[in-house]
Amino acid sequence: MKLERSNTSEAVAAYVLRRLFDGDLRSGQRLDLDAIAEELGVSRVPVREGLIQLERDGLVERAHYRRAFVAEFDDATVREAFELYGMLSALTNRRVARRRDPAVLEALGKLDEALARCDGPDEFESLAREFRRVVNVAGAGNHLRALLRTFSGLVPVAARFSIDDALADERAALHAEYVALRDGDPAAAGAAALAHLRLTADNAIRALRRRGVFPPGDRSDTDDPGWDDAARIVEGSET
Amino acid sequence: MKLERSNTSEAVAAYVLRRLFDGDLRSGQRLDLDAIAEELGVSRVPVREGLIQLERDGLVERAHYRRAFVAEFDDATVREAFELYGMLSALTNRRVARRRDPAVLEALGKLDEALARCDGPDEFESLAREFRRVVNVAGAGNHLRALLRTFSGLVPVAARFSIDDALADERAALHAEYVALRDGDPAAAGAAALAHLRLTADNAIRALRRRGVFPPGDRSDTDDPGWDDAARIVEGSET
DNA sequence: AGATTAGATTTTGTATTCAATATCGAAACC
DNA sequence: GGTTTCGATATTGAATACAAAATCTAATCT
Repeated sequence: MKLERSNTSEAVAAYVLRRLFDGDLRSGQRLDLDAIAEELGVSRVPVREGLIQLERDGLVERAHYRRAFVAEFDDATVREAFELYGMLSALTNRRVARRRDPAVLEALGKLDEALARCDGPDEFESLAREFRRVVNVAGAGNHLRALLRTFSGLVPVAARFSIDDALADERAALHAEYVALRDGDPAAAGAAALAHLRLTADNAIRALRRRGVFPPGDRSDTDDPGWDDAARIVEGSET
Repeated sequence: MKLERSNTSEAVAAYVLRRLFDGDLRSGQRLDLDAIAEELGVSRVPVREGLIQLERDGLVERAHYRRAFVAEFDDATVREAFELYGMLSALTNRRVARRRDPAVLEALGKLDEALARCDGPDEFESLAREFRRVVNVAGAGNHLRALLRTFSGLVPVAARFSIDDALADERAALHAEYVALRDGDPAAAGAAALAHLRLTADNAIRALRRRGVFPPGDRSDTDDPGWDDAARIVEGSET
């Protein structure tokens, strides 16, 4: 197994995550430290640290001197992740829209333009991530950034499925976010983030079902009350 | 230095956090791995892993092959942490209130009773943490629990200051949460969580200022728009 | 004098080794 | 026959040792 040789522990986390999305690893399955270490040709220390990261991301269960297991990973779990990520993104969007920082808006404008022109999922994904990064740096403090980082493994990987399946919808949703931010409308910017992530979640979960990643009996509906809770962020009048 | 000998890395994280709240460590200050390791009489591996955890919590800045530093830590940062924690707690409260699980409500009822009777900050703190734990287990999925865990270091330590300073207010705020949960009123339960954490944040920040933990010029006001953003979760009609 | 770069030093990351704990299986007991 | 306890095995956690990278210092050049 070839391996990115900087930040081994993150590479390990990415590797395990990929196998999760490939359907190789199922909920409750045990994670053999030594096996992973050997598969990747690294020591056990970075493997452990990678699993610690995944534990913090809610994807792995660990206990002192006990084996590590894959945490619950079904469509409801993925949906919850996107609900939370959408809620937090709505927060950052609100702040950025309220601040109206010209430098930030100009940077976002350039990205929006590039996103409109760009072709191909690779380029789109790269630009979209940069867009979100700029917004987060501008609108999130240390702790909010830390929370968002919790999803830095899962969300991009899942979002890629949505990009591959529905590039046009993704483009429109992201553009809507930009417009709201440019107009300095916090409520609209928050709502746009939530709508975008909800779209992404639906597409991603559909794709993952097709791939057989989720256990068969799993079929939680697309309109669970979690989204309504999250929507409270963007409802109500201006602050 | 004496040290709890299970989960060394967590003990390290707790130790660094304590020194942060004691004012020994300031923003931007470098964290010497070897020094900490020697102070605690442990190796460098668990120290590094402890700092990795604090990095994930937004309290430490780290980069590949670069020294570790204390992240920004001022009253605005602490307030943001409580805003986010309050928002997430509001989410769990909403869910628990909607579910109306009799077993959960009974457990919470017992805790509420004990909280009404109990005397002394130690006992109150213990019961209050248990109360929150029960709610989180009942109302949060893997990812929401992971996000809440992000604050498992900072929030309890800071909250303790509020308990010491204003036990009566804390008791009232927590009881209000219980009442809303028992009545199955999601909106009220969410609002109560937010109000509670806002109270806690104000008290804690006041105490930390007294202790001289924050840099001197630091004086962000108590009514920043972040709370309003968070409040959007709990406003609006029932789902 | 100030900037630049090459070497020495420090510091971090990873591998290896050793210790601590849990898991698994078989024998003993009820 | 089923359950419990004790020992062997497996597996994780931490300490030590080694390698890789950055920082610091000082000498060199402009």
